[in-house]
Amino acid sequence: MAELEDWSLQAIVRGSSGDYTKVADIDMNDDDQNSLFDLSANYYHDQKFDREFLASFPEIFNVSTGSGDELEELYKPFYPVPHALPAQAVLDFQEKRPQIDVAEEKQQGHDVSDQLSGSSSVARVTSGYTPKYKKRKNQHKRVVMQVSAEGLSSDMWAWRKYGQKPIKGSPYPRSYYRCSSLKGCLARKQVEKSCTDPGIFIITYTAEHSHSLPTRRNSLAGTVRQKFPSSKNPNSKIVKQEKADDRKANTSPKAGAANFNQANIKEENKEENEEVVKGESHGDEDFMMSDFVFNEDFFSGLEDFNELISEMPIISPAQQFPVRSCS
DNA sequence: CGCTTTTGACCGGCGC
DNA sequence: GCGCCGGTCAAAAGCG
Repeated sequence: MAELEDWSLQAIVRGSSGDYTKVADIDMNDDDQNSLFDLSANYYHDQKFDREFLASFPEIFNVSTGSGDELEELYKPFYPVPHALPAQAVLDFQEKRPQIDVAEEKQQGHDVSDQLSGSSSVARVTSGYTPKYKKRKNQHKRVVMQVSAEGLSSDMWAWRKYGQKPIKGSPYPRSYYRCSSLKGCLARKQVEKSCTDPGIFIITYTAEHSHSLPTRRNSLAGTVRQKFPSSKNPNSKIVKQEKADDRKANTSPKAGAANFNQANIKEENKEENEEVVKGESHGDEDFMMSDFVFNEDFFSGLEDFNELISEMPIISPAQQFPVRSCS
C-alpha cells in the first residue's frame, strides 16, 4: 500500500474520454479501512467526490469554479490518488474527507502513519510459516475497473502472468498476473474480457504493491508472442487433444487460421497479453518525490483532463460501461 | 541465460 | 461429505 497506483492516475486523466471506468472498490478486509486506498473508495461510494472537494487541492486538481452539478458525474469515477500526493496533501486529504467509518488499523506492519510517510515502501517481508495457498477470501481489498483496449496500456506496473482459467458464465478466459517487480509483492491483477462487450476489459487488482513503481516495465520479450492455447475451455477432454494438436500445428504460420474460433481466441488473448507488457519505459522520466512519483503523464494528463471536461458533454462512464452481469 | 507465458494439477472456500 | 469453481503452483517451453 501507500504506493502510487498509476492506473488510478490514468483513470483520473483519461476516464472522462471513456477509456476507463473504475467500477468499484471492493473492500475485502474490514481491518484495512484506514488505508488511504480505501479513503478514495469511500469517497466514490459516498458520492462526495465533488468539484468542491477536488478544488480544495489546487496543487493537484485544477478545478474550475464554474457551476453545474453534472460535472460531478464526470469526477465520480476519477479518484484522487493519495499515494501520488505529497505527504502534506495526503494529510489534508484525510483531514477534509467526509465522515467515513474507519475501523481500527489492525494490520500488522503497516499503519496509516506508515503510509503517509511513505516509509512502508520497503517490502514487507513476511517471516515464518507461509501456507502454500494463501487464504483466498476476505484477505485483500479488490479494485475492479473496466477499460477499453486502448486503456489497457496504461498500467505501468510490471506483471507476470501465472495462470489462466475459463470462467463459468463467460466465454472469455480470465488471466492472472502477479507483480514481477519484487519477489514477495502480493499485488495481483486479473484481466478478462467483458462478456457483454468484448471491447471492454475487466481488470481486477488485488492486494497492494509492497514497493514503489518499477523503474521500467516489462520488457517486450517475446513472451507475448507465444502462441495462445487453442480453446475457450481448456479443461474439456476434446479440447485437451486439440491443444496438443494445436501446439504442434502452431509451428506452422497457417495453422492458427484453420479454425476460426481458435484463431479468434488467439487474437483476443494476444491483445490481452500485449496490454500488460506493451508501452514505453516511463521510469527515466519520472519525477520522484520521496516515495511519490509524478511523471510526465501525470502532469500532461491533468492538463488534458481539465481541458477536456470543459468541453465534454455530460456522460457518465459508469453508464457507458455497466457492470457485467453474465449468467 | 534470464526472463516470460502456457497449462495441467492441485488446493481450498463454498453451496448444497 | 461431496462436487464445483476460482485461484495458485510449478514444470516445460518460448523468446531475445
